[in-house]
Order: sequence, then structure tokens, then C-alpha cells
Amino acid sequence: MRSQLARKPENTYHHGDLRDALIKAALREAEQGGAEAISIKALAKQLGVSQPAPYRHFADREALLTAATAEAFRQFSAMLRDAMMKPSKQSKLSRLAQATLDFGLRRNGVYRLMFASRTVSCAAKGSELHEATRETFALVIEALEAPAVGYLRERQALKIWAALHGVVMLAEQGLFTGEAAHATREELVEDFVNETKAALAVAIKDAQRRKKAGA
Amino acid sequence: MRSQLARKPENTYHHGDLRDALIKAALREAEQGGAEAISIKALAKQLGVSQPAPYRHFADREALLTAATAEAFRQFSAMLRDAMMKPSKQSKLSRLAQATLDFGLRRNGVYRLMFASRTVSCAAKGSELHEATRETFALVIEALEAPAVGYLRERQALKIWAALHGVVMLAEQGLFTGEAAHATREELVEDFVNETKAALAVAIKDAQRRKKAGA
DNA sequence: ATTCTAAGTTATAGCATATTACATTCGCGA
DNA sequence: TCGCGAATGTAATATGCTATAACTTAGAAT
Repeated sequence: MRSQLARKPENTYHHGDLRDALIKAALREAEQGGAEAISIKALAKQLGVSQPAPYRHFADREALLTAATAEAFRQFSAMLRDAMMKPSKQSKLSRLAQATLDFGLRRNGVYRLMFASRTVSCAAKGSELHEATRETFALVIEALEAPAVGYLRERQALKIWAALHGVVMLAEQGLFTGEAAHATREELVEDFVNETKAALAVAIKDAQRRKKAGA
Repeated sequence: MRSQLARKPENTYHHGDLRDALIKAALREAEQGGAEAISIKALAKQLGVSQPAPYRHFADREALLTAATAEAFRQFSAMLRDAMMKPSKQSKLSRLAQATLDFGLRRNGVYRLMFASRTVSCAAKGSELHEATRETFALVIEALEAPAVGYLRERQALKIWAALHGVVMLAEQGLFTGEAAHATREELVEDFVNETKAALAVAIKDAQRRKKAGA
């Protein structure tokens, strides 16, 4: 059942909150088919406005996609934060990692909108989208639960982040079949998590040793 | 200068090798803008044939994309094989890894055609595309230069494969800036390579120990 | 030589993006 | 509260791409 909440009420001229409704509806479409599934015309129809109405709020399709991607990143961040905060025996990093995998597979269309297009790399510094992505990455660093040790903490964050993307991508492409099926996606993710923790522990110990030697 | 080789000669009715020319031209287009940049109409014009001519060879745009993706995988495999075979001080795995990064960044549009769309996951078992992807993955396993040790070898292949994709993706999205810029992409890749080797060494030693204990 | 078929052509339908010119309503200052 | 400008929506339309239908050409097969 397509939510009717965002539709323009009959007998009215103005929608009221078309911009926001467009973004929400776009994400709903992307849920299944990714960016390609987002059609201005179709969205306008769903929301009960004329085809050109969306152009009052977005210069072109690309602009809508960018805004929707930024919203997707915010939702993603919120989900990661929830997972990290939730009390659990698992470490924060493990929970963030598994949540990423979960989001990447369950909301794969949205995930592809976020990571499989060039939208993000085209985002100007300081733009809404750019900020949203940096905030997400900040969560990864936070999940490491490690003090800053030179640039090594960011490096580990980048590595686990990259690895998680890779697992999602491969899972989606059906590479976890045949002999490889022995390793579940969750296991692979946990492997990466553990390697990250180990590498971080070494980095921290090194830093302390250097500090002591210098003192 | 757009190669004229594949154009239909003037005064002729048949092109001669339109199917192949379409695939090559499609990849040339994808080089810059990924799958989105591939337009049947534009390709037909480039090759000097009418717009509907391509439909004699491909049922629809999707079919052309699938064929082009398969060709891209074959080119990718060839490039990886070259890198692996070339004499060098580096290990095979290291050369495969750096070659993957190189391909992913230098031919990013084609890379995205291969990995950032759902084309691959829709490929039926036994299809041209499916075979092409499996052959590529077989190269990764080969690059490990390790004997089969239960399912652990495939698992390590999956892990390094995933990690490499992630690095390419992040690099393309411009995440190697700011504090993270300290770590170059190549360094990250080398990190993953070394972790893979270490994990494999452990797995092999374990297997030998178990074998001895069992004997 | 004749015929069958693969491969190409013209014409056209259908759909999506985007622009232009026009209409309506909201909100704010006089 | 009147009225006016800015914001927002509509109708009409141009452009571009996918895809199909009906027709044409040439190469191959007998």
C-alpha cells in the first residue's frame, strides 16, 4: 500500500510540502530499483501534482537524486547510531559493521543510490550531501573506540569501511555461492572487525611505547 | 579522435560486424560516464547505421549492457593475468591487487558498469556474463598461490576481493582526503594484501598440523 | 536462378526530461 | 485589510531515447 500521506489534498492548489514529499517518494522508489527507478514524472503522479511541479524544487533530476542521496545518508547514519548505542555484548565496531551489512542488503536499492553512483564524488565540499557523508564516516571512527594515534586511527576506519562496502557488493552480486558459500557474509564481516581491532591494538601499543621512550 | 574503424563503410547496406562494434563502442562510452552514458541511439549514429539496427543484435538496451559488461570482465581478467604473469619482485597477489586498483580508477566508468549495477547479479548461471565473472574470481584464487585448505582459501579470496572493491569505491568517492589522505590507496591495498598472506599462512600451518595429528 | 534468412532502413508510437508562458495562493508590509 | 510580489502549481510543448512494425537489401543455400 503506497502511503497516501504525502499526496496533495484534492481541491487544493498547493501541495504544502512537495520538496520533502519528493525526496521521501524518491527513496521509496529507489528501495527496489536504485537510482534508475527514480522518475520525476512518476513521482509527480504519485504525489498528485503535475509533471513540471517538481522542477520548482529541484533544478533537474540530478538535483533530486543528490538531495535524496543526502537524506539516505542521514537515515543510514541514524541506523548506525542506533545499532552502536543499543546495549549489547558485541563491541560498537561489530554492531556498526553488521548494521552496515544489514542496511546494504535489506535496502540495497538505496545503498546503491548512495555508493554506486558518482553523485557523491560530485558533491561539492560543504554541500548537504558532502556533510552527510562525512558525518557517516565520523561514526565509523567513533565505532573504533580508540584514541587518535597519528593518522593510524583514520587509516583503520578507512580500511574497515572499504571492506564492508566490498562485502555488501559481493553479496549482492551473488558471489557467496559455490565453495565460497561456506563463509557467510556475517562471518567475513566479523573477520574484518577482528583484524581491525588487532591492528588498532598494535598501533596504540606502539604509540604508547614511543611516548614512553620519548619521555 | 573517435576510432572510425568500426563505422559502416559508405555505399554499403550491411555493416559487417555490428554486434561486436556495438559492444566496443558501448565500452568506449562507458569509459567516462558508466552505464548511463550508453545510448543505443548515439552508438548507432557513431557506427553509421540507423537507430533500430542495434535491435537486430540485442533484444533491448539491457541486453547490450550485459554483453558489454561481459566483455569488460574479459578485458579485466586479461589485464589481471598480465599483471600476475609479468616478472616482478612483488608477489602475484600484490600485483593483482594493485592492478585491480589501477583498473578501477583509470577505467572507472567501465568498472562501475561491472560492479555498480545489478547487471551481474541478474546474470543466469551459465550465461556469458556469469562465466566471465567466475573466471575473474578464479584469478584471485590463483593469485593467492596457496593450496586448497578446506574452504579457507576461497574465504581469503573473497575477503581480499571485497576489500579491493571497497578501496576503489572509497577512492572514487573522494574519501582519501583530509586526515585520511595520509594513507594512500596503494598503502591500504598493500595492507590488505599482507593481512591476506598472514591469514593464509596461519590456515596452511593449521591444516598441516591437523593432518599430522590425524596421521 | 530462386528462395530463405539475416541484417539493415524508414516511419512511428510511447515515455521521460525539461522549458515556457500562464494561473493561483501565501504572506507580508502599507 | 488591501494589495502586491514571491513562491508554487498548471497546461502546452520541444527534445531525446527506447522500442516496434512494416518494408528492403544482400548473402547463403540448394
